[in-house]
Amino acid sequence: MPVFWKHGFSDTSLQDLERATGVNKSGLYAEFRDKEDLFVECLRYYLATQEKRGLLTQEPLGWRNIETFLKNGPHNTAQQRGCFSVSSMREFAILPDEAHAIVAQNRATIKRLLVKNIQAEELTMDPEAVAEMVLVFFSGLCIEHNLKSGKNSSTRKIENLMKILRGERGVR
Amino acid sequence: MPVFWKHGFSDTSLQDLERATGVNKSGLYAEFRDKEDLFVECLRYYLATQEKRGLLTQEPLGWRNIETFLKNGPHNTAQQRGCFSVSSMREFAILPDEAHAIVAQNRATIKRLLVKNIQAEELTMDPEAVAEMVLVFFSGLCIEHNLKSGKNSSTRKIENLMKILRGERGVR
DNA sequence: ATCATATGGAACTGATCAGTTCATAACCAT
DNA sequence: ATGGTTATGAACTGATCAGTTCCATATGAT
Repeated sequence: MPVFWKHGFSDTSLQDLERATGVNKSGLYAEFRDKEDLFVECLRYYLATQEKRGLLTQEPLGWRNIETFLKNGPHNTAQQRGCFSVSSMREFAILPDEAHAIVAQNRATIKRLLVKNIQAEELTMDPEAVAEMVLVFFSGLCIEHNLKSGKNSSTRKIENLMKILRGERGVR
Repeated sequence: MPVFWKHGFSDTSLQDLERATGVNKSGLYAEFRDKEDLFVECLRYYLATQEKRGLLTQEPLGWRNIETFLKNGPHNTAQQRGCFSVSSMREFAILPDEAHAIVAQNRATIKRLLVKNIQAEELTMDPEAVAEMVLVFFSGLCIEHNLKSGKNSSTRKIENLMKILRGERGVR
């Protein structure tokens, strides 16, 4: 998964995957139909492990969960930057439909969780609308993790967004 | 450029580029050092043409320009989805440093233009902070253009963001 | 200890990759 | 027309690609 994550589908060779897994081609092809299948299963695994982190289900629901989601959702190691799912979106043109379906379904789940957390706060805005915006913001943060802009930059942006969402006007 | 845009660097072959340009390999290599160089020049060309659209320099400066930037910046044809520059960010790990520098510089320019437009409005918030948020939002919109979520979805998100930015509370 | 069954590595397939070479063909000013 | 330049086409590198085959080596049960 980290190899696909960093290099993308096309730039990852079976040789790379052998090295990364320590499993020979024979073993890989015994377990997975082909390279596409292997990628899709990585995507599934990634989303399953992310879901287990439960960033958006901590009680009490509310802004705090959303801030944690934005701050700790995207990864920032040398091998894994941003979100594997968001990165995969850039490759949809060359990925099987299955990948598209998996990502779309996961995004729907996240949006539902976001809505719940927003509803927990008392808000005049439509929770659906806010959830959609937060998700766009999350996608943007993830893809921008590929820049060398440092972590401070990212947290500053998140905190400014949260100030607005929390209704505190006057960011400066 | 459209081929690189849609398929990414690694999944684009010289044969694809011959077909798309109508120029033979000999001609391509006479003009460009290698595939990386060709990609970088595509990126340069893309950003130059985008700059010429002047989405953020129409007078009078203000929210209207920013809304237009968010709505018309990302492309939405079969071959070209989102923004070539944002899509390229996902591939930084396998792209030459030059690509990174070009994108970083262009983003700095856009941020500067965003700040100018925000300053034109009277705002209690820090224009820099708002500009950064708008840019993250733009990146998110671009990468999400790879989803099949339709144009309505995108414009709705933009309009909700603009409502918040314009200070109209109560989106619903 | 023996045999059947998994699991492993290594060699091989044909296709495609980026990049080079070179001979031919088009072109253009004189 | 002619000579010099430039662009083009096609063949050719050596490497790498995804995927397959096959044999040797473990492994496990009896």
